[in-house]
Amino acid sequence: MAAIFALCDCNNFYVSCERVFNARLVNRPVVVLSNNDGCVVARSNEAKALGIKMGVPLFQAQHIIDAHDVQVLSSNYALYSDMSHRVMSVLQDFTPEIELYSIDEAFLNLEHNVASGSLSDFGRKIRQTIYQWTGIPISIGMAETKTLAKLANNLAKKSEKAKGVLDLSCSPYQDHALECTPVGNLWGIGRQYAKLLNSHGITNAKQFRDVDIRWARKTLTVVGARIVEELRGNSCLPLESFPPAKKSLTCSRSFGHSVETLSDLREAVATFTVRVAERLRKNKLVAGAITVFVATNRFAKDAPYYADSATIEMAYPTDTTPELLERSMKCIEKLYRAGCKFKSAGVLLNALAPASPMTIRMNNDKQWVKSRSLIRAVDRINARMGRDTIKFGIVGVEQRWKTKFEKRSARSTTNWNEILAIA
DNA sequence: TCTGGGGTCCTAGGACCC
DNA sequence: TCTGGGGTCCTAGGACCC
Repeated sequence: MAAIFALCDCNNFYVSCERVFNARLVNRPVVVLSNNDGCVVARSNEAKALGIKMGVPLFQAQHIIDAHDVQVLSSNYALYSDMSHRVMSVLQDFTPEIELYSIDEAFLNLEHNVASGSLSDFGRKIRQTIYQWTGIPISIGMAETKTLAKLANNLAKKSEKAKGVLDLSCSPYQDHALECTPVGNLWGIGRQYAKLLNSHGITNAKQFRDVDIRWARKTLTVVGARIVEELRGNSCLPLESFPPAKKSLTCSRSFGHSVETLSDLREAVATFTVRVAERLRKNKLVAGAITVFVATNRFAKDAPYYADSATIEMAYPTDTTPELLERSMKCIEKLYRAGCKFKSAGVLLNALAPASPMTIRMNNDKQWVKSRSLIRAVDRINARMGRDTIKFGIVGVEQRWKTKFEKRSARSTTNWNEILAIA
């Protein structure tokens, strides 16, 4: 028997997380903003119904928000990632054959769990359990391939009848489901591909499924050909239970205010370097190259757009913050331009490798051994006493560049001082 | 005034080698 | 007149995802 994929997707995830801890948000239009309170990245169904589009800049949606008293929140990633862990761990109780695909989605293989025919019932049980144990509503789509499961999930969300669970495997309704799905809604078909397909008269998923596979390959590369195969029920994308090794790590931010001095820019880039280095060590990796990038506001009309990057390859891969800081500070000296109003910057680590003894330099390098054990001690203290209990002077105190989060809710599940209190 | 962040994969084309 | 050819590696750019 072949795999049966189930895609479990949390509904309006960030909004749903906020609602668990704030009943006033229930049954009202709610949006959650991106970093820097820039764009709308999550919407409740009520907000969607008002016509607020995904990814729209806040100021462009402001008139709708004012007119309908839409509740607006900054992102609270500490809360969302903790709620994500809770949802995923409940899912893992149902089957070990699970791929954690994103913060709010997981693929399951139910081939060994259920006799087909009772798949929907099993799905409902999962859905009900998740809701009861975490407060998060989810939708589940099932089918023979990941692409079809995604499609089923979309329909499960929209259909009144499905009540959040739709099994399209061996279903006589598959043709109809594909016909109802605009080709641009398919997993892997974005704006450009949709435009291209539309220009060839292909507007729905069924038409795309039935194209000549060689044409798909030629026009949309192997990516397109794979989607066609998946729509035909031939699985090309296996369940990935073990996350593949990371190839790069980035920490970047846009600034709350534009930055014009080298010293402010250095503080920002130093901060990003410290953060990304922490994640590097957490992943037990070392980096062989570091890239720093900066940019001015690309929307500004009164000043030219400037964006550039600088890379340093290291003779010895490293995971210690001081060594990475030394390089990123060199890069930023090169990139800085007086008179530019910088709006964003970032640090990217590349050429990652496992931090095994073989790759971490000779153990007889005394200086290296010492600095590694020092930074590990710092990590342990910060893990126990709170982030930045010990920090590097170079990151500064004022941090005038700081990203905005003006409407952030409490970190109700990860910080004792912000735990929900019932008055 | 105000426009996110963190990733991956694929291909074309140039450099280089024999 | 006729100006090799095939392989590999690297990178930039473009597409996609959530």
